[in-house]
Amino acid sequence: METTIKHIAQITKVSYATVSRALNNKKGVKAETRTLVLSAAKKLNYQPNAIARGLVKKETYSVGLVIPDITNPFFPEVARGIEDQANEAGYSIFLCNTNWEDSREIRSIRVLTEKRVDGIIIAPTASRLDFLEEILPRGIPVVFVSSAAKNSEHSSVVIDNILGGFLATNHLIEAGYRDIGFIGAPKDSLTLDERLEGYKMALRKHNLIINDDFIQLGDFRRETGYNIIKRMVGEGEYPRAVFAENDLLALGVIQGARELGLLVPEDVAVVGFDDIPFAAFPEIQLTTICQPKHDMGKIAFDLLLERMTDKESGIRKKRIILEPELVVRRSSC
Amino acid sequence: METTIKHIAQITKVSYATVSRALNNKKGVKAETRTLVLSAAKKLNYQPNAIARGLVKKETYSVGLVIPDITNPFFPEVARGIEDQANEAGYSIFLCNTNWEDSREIRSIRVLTEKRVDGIIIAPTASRLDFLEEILPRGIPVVFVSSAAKNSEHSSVVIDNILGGFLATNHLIEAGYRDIGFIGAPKDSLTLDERLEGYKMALRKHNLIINDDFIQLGDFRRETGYNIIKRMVGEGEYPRAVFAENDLLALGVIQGARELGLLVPEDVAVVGFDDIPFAAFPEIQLTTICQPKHDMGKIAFDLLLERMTDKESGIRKKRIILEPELVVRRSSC
DNA sequence: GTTTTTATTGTAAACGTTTACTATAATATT
DNA sequence: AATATTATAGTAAACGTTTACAATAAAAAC
Repeated sequence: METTIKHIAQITKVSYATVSRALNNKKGVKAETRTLVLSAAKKLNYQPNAIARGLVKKETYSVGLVIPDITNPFFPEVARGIEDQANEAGYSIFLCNTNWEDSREIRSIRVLTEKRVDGIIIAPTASRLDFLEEILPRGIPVVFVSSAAKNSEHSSVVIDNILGGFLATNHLIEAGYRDIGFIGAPKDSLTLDERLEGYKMALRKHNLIINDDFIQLGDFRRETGYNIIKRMVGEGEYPRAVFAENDLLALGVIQGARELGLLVPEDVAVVGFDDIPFAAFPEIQLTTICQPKHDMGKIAFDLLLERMTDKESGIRKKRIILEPELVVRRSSC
Repeated sequence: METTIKHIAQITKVSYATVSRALNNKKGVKAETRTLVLSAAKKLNYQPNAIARGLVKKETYSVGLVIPDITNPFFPEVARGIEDQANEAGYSIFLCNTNWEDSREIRSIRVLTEKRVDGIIIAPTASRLDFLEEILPRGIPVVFVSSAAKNSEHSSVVIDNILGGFLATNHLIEAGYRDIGFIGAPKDSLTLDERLEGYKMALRKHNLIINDDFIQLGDFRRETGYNIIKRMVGEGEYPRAVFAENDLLALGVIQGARELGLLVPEDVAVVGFDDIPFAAFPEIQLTTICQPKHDMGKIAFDLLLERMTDKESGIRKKRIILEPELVVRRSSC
């Protein structure tokens, strides 16, 4: 049977209040008895019960991380940043994949609150951000990462998606391309809106027309980029350059184009978004907009920690907007 | 303030035992009062406190997942398999990265047991597997994934690493290569031993000598493969084909070789291990040994669940050994 | 119309901690 | 030497559930 504080009290012949104090290095316990208790604890291989402690202290030192899909190479980097920082501060993280499903996102959040996590970090599934805000239990600290409603009452770390979209598109234009397509993920996505906005800004700045036929939406998977470019080329009219909303899509576009005998970047140039590790590979060399993923994770946890520890004192919510960075590689010049 | 079972009892004027029974759909509560309780619960937006429940029921419906690094593309797939299955069974998972550090591995395990997880899945940091067995708290179900001591008292899902090593090497030999190198990760790693064993088996089978200079160890990072091949080539004598212990290393080897002006596979052929998603990319086309990563995760959780639910009944530990599969792509022919 | 059975509810203890409060012993102050 | 102060230890309540057991009410059996 599991050894508890009471067992220690029994064999050391002190009250279990004293045992608790000794184990937690509280003041007001004689050095002598403390060592007595400590050695008994070690002998009995005592492991404090965090559940019991959590019940009385009302804090669990656990936080939830809700992301669409850890299999998408953007997220492991962010998750790692979060976990590293959490680990340092003594927190554990619950990982929840939503698989881009609203229902699973909602369920994850419910489970996390039932488990009384001290806070939640969410990389929201694209759609229904407003709805998400509604479902979120009040009182528990929440931080959004990667995408967040502007008017949210919660802290967030995001990248300047408009600027990112602009940088990508502007780069293509300055490299001499005129017919530039946009391939992105589902409607109602906030990042979509913003990156698309940046794309349009760049076109407008250079007095290029916006061709809606060249704006194609789907999801974030590589296959989707692959299918879309193939369809466009098949239909005869296709853009000479593509800005894809993430690197996976971009890689799909490249693959599709190549299979059709098109050269990248000569026949069609491609720019992605995220700068996942593989984008830098010599065989890939994808031009892309870099997001500081690990930092994003770190910052997200720091914001959460701020909220968690200073719950009462009126720490204002913060919105950290990170700078995107254009990384030019071979897929665009 | 948080609504509890007592508040519901108060406004419905039944005892809180009855409330508990009603909420948990236990038999022996009148339909009438049940709906009364349920509607009160909804009105008060009641969320059961899993911590309190965990304390009395002695189960938390949480499990720990301890892996070296979620950033290594092998692990997200496994993690996803685990989480999908866990999710289905109503469990949440704590994600712990050890960063290949023993100390962090040990700490993770301690924290998890303090949090009274119902079970732990470990993809062990390479070294000191025996030591790990020792540190593991007795009584709590554990499952090893991807690598496990043969004589472990715990269940495990692994791949037949010897066979994998054999398949890879044998393939290179049959493709006509004779000087075949092995690049692997740290000593004391069980997977290393086994894959190396398979490599040697294949060489012996074809009466090729084993050249210890062509067996180089480091870690699992791409840079390492890159550096090792560069050093070998720089020193003049290098293998015409390389079996790398994982895909990341293999990709590093390819990159290093190419930078030195060598053609892959003409001048040096490369085979990896894992079949991470990017290995299949048209630009990469890495020949490799495929591990069924998602399935591995699923099975790992199933084994754990078996252990967790049938704790008393003498469910024997199981060792599931999955079949590796050679996937031939362009890096080797 | 009793007695037996069954359905429903309530009481209280338990899970393993922390902590406010009280009690005692030891030491310092005068 | 009496009093005030401080250091140390103990008692008991609390955290929010579940559940064994007891109690009551209703229904069934006779």
